[in-house]
Amino acid sequence: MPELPEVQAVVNSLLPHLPGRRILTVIQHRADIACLHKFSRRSKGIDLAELLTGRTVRSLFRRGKRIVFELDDKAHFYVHLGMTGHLAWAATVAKAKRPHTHLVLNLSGVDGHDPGDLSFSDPRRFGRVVYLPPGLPPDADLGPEPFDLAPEDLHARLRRTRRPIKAALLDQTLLAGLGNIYADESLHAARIHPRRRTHTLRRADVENLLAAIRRTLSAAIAAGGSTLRDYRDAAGNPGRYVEQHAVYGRRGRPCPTCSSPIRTIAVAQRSTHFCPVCQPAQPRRRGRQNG
DNA sequence: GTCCATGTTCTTTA
DNA sequence: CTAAAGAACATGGA
Repeated sequence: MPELPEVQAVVNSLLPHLPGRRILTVIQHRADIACLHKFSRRSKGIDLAELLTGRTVRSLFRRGKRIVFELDDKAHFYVHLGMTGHLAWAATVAKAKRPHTHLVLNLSGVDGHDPGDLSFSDPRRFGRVVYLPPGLPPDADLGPEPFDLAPEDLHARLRRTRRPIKAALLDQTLLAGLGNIYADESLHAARIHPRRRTHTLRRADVENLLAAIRRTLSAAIAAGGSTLRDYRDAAGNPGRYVEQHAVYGRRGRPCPTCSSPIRTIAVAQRSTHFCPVCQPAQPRRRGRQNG
């Protein structure tokens, strides 16, 4: 479900409800969906109830693909949705329980008014809730936000490696927020072949790429993200950005720019969609070409 | 039964 | 040593 635009949509749909509310009860159905300090799959898990009960949610924001909650004791916790995670906000009256619900926080307003449930469900269980004690930042291991960094910074980061650009864009320590959909869409918008080696990108290429990433993400955020199958925001609304996909999920269909059939290849063990005409493997350059 | 999936960490290889 | 490639995780749908 979740890349930067979808996570932003979830945050946006929660913002009217959560800040200022107090966590009254915590129901955690399995320990191993939560962990301490860092995202881990082999951790035995932790009990969130003792850490969260009685706390007030100060603020809520997105960082990379993380949904970060700031608490009144200066601790944080974040939800990472993994592949199939889902956060739902519901007034306590109607509880339509999804299967695979692992955590339910009951929250109410300052005077006990306006109660509601925030529930986390995740069939595949790749998602996690990560708790950070006061003083520890929730994003120490993340690269910069695409909208925050300067092109020169991205260029410097890309020059440190020789990976295919697609692999680099998926690396959350290099740049936070892109996943398989928006990496492919951004590379198409920038007319860069996904197997292009990062260290061969020149300054103008990187400026072009960063601009393409920002355009792509902005448009996706405006559309509420991409719903391929299951994704919904916390109010249950799907995203509408798939209609605007140029390459992702469009193998064999015409490129919106040049009408050539979209192809898929494997890069960094992920299915990778691109237009062989708009994104040539050897871009024609002045002077000699490299291979 | 097979293959594939919006993600990340851990392990192995080069 | 470091960087890159591969395996593993868990569930469901085509």
